Amino acid sequence: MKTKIHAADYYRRMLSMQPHALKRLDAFAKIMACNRGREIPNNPGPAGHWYYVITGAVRRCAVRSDGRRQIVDLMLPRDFFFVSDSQNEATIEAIADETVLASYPGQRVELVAERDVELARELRDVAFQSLTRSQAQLLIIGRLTALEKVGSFLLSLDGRASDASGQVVLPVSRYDIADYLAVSVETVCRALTDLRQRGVIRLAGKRTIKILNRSALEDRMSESSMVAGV
Amino acid sequence: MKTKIHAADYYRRMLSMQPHALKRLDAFAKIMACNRGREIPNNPGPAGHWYYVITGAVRRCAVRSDGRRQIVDLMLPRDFFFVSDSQNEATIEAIADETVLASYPGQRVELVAERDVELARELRDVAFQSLTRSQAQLLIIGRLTALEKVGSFLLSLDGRASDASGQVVLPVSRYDIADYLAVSVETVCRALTDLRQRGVIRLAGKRTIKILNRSALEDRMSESSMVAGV
DNA sequence: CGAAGCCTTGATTGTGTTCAAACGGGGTGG
DNA sequence: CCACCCCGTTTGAACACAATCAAGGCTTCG
Repeated sequence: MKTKIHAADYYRRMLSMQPHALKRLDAFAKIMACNRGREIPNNPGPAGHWYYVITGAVRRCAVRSDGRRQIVDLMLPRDFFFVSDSQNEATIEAIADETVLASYPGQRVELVAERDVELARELRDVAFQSLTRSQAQLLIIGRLTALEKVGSFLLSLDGRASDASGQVVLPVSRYDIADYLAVSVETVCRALTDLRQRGVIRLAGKRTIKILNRSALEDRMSESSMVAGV
Repeated sequence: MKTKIHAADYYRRMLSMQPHALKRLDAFAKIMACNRGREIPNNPGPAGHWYYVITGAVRRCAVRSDGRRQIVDLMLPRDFFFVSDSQNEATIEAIADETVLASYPGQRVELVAERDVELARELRDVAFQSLTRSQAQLLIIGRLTALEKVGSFLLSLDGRASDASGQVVLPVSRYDIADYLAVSVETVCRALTDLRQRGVIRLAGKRTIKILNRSALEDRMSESSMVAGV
């Protein structure tokens, strides 16, 4: 939290990374810096609210009265998402320190979209891509083994959250991974240990992972079909 | 398949049941009658394709190379859905005989939406409602027990697929229910048997179910908290 | 230094899968 | 007409995977 003004200006420059017509919204973007655990309000008025992730990570979490919970979406840098009060059973929360968002009031977005055909289409595309991702997640959660779930999670982060040296930096805790994949924390740990012992991945610190054998992750992993290197 | 012409005219009249601005699309609706198992093509061109379910049931199914599959969406009468080639790993298929759809080419839908602000907003709403449903399903599949899954499925059908006497008519086979809830067929059967023996539901035929104790379905069902009434 | 989170590993338990078998209805062909 | 088969459904028995319970290590922060 050094200099709030400077930080906002710095991140505002990163808005231009947005695709195509969506950058036309930047004129009225508001920059939000969030600490870990900071909740994003989900009663944003009738027209909802749009967000764009600049750095950090955000989760959308569905919670039941008995405490069981499920992360239904995980937003990383360069992701757009929409919040409306029709999903009021979900909570939205920053889960990494230094999370920075751009925020766009739904009312104004709709106004611009009425005049801008291309923007309207891209907003629709964002919605359908979110839907496609969510449906892919249904297959993962419903039909994969715990080991495969963790494997597919690592693969999905590769490219979305990997550093220059090709290492995946987990933006979230084991607990969040567990809640995202619908398994227990212990199972996530055991899966990572298993993959490490098989030589499929290497752990450089608890949150940094190097994928050594990509095809082993992509194929079905139930078999002991791979040779443990080292 | 009696008189194809008459049937099309009959169903065309049901289009006016659509909500609000969406009915403005009816001018170029094409009526499709599908047998069970009939596949809806999912390579509909760049602008995708919109459908509206008039009668019957349609599933969107994600399949893996090893045969595991997951129904990621279940469309019933009065549901809108959108097909684009970005979801080409999914197959879309009628799963009830006498399934009738209205079909709208995406290209023309977009053209109308460019001029009609209200329609554009409703199309976006359809997308977001689909997303919300899909995310609710993630919680169900990931965190509920088999018994709770079947219970929530029956509740979701109550109102969407119930007849005049308040009985739920299952539009799909046990296999489809299993694929939708990410459990095995046997588990679906056992859950239904369990609910029947507890007096929560009554089966009038294999596909017709009367909910006797609604609150027992809504509450958590792990407990034996209910009295079995005959 | 203690407390609180997060991560890891082991032992035990339990829920749901898998395998197996049998029933019923609807269609087809002998 | 009956035999037959296919499909959907149901139930039982054995097994397996992941959850739960328990405990210990590690880091960070007050």
